[in-house]
Amino acid sequence: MARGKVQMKRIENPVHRQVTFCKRRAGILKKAKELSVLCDAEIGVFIFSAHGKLFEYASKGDMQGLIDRYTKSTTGETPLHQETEYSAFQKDAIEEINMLKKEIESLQQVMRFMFGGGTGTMNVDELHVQEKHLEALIYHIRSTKMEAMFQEIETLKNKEGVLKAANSFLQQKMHERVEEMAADDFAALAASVQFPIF
Amino acid sequence: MARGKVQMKRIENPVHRQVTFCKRRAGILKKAKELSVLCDAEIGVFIFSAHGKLFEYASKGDMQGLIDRYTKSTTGETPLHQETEYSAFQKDAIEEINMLKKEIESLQQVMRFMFGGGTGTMNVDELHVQEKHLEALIYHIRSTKMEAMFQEIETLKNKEGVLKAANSFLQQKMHERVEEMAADDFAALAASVQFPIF
DNA sequence: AGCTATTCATAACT
DNA sequence: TAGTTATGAATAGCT
Repeated sequence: MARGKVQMKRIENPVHRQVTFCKRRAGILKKAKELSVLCDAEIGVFIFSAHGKLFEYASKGDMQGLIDRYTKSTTGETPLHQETEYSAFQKDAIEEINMLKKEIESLQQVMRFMFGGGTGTMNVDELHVQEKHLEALIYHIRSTKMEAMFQEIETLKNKEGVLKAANSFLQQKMHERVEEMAADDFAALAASVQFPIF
Repeated sequence: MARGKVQMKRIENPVHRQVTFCKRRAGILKKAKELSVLCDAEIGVFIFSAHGKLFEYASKGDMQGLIDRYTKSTTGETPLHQETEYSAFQKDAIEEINMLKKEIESLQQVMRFMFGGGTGTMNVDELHVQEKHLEALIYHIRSTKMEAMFQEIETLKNKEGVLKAANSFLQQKMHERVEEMAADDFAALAASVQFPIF
């Protein structure tokens, strides 16, 4: 959310991952509390870190009571929910499956084009579809490239700033040193003079 | 959070409360998912609205498993629900997702081989190469399309020629027939005339 | 841990 | 109920 969009995938750097975990964990627990207060709802949250440590929030400080209510609510008497609406997990699953299918389809299109006898067996309409598909791909690639270039430019700007600062520091030092040396030389010159020069 | 700081107390207006509940609930569930993905953590969230409706998120679609883990980690006892059981839908979904992911991976391998670079974590140079590849592909596709269109035009011209020939043949025939019929009619007319009409 | 520059979430409004 | 916008919050990348 800040200083760069984050990719929705596991953070590979363990240090970054740990820091992000701490920050976001605090954020979620805070928001859980706010929801329960503002909206008069009951909410239970429990989080296991990758290393197995538990963090939790329960709106009335009674996680077990919430779990009991949850269990009753799911096992007891709400088969209607199953019919009318998907659970969060199911929604995610359906969404993910559709996304993956689309991805496969687009990959396969390119594959077919590359391997399927090239363009020999395609008619004008099919070729036109392929062309549009590739145009979309190129558009995607270009925007990704622009993004990457922008990031690279930002990095370079930062480096430039650091170098400029270092540079002016060195120049200052050098200037001081030169003056110092000039003063020394003048003293030496004065000492070497045996008579008034004016 | 927006257009005015919010007081951390129950929202009295029921409509505002309901709207805020919906929005913040969605926000928390989204953030829970992000935490689990980004930080490789497991998280379970369940929310009961003031009216008792349940909303939930479980990082692996398995709330019962998380509850068991929670119970175990807080009491050290063996929970009631020992066996974690996925629903048929969840089994299918997980299986399908894994299959699709494998398929994508294999397709991407081929793509990487063909293009000499993945699509995920490319830097500017790699993206540039990809872009050039695709531009070449599009160029090829376009020329093939032009060729195909040219061929199609030729075919259509031929068809046109054939049809024109057929047409003029038919016109000729029709003309002859008309003349023939006219002659017949004239003969019939002549035969039907019992006396000189002039 | 603490500090910003950014992105994100969302309260009020339409 | 859903969509828009101005603004407050959360937080990624640094130090």
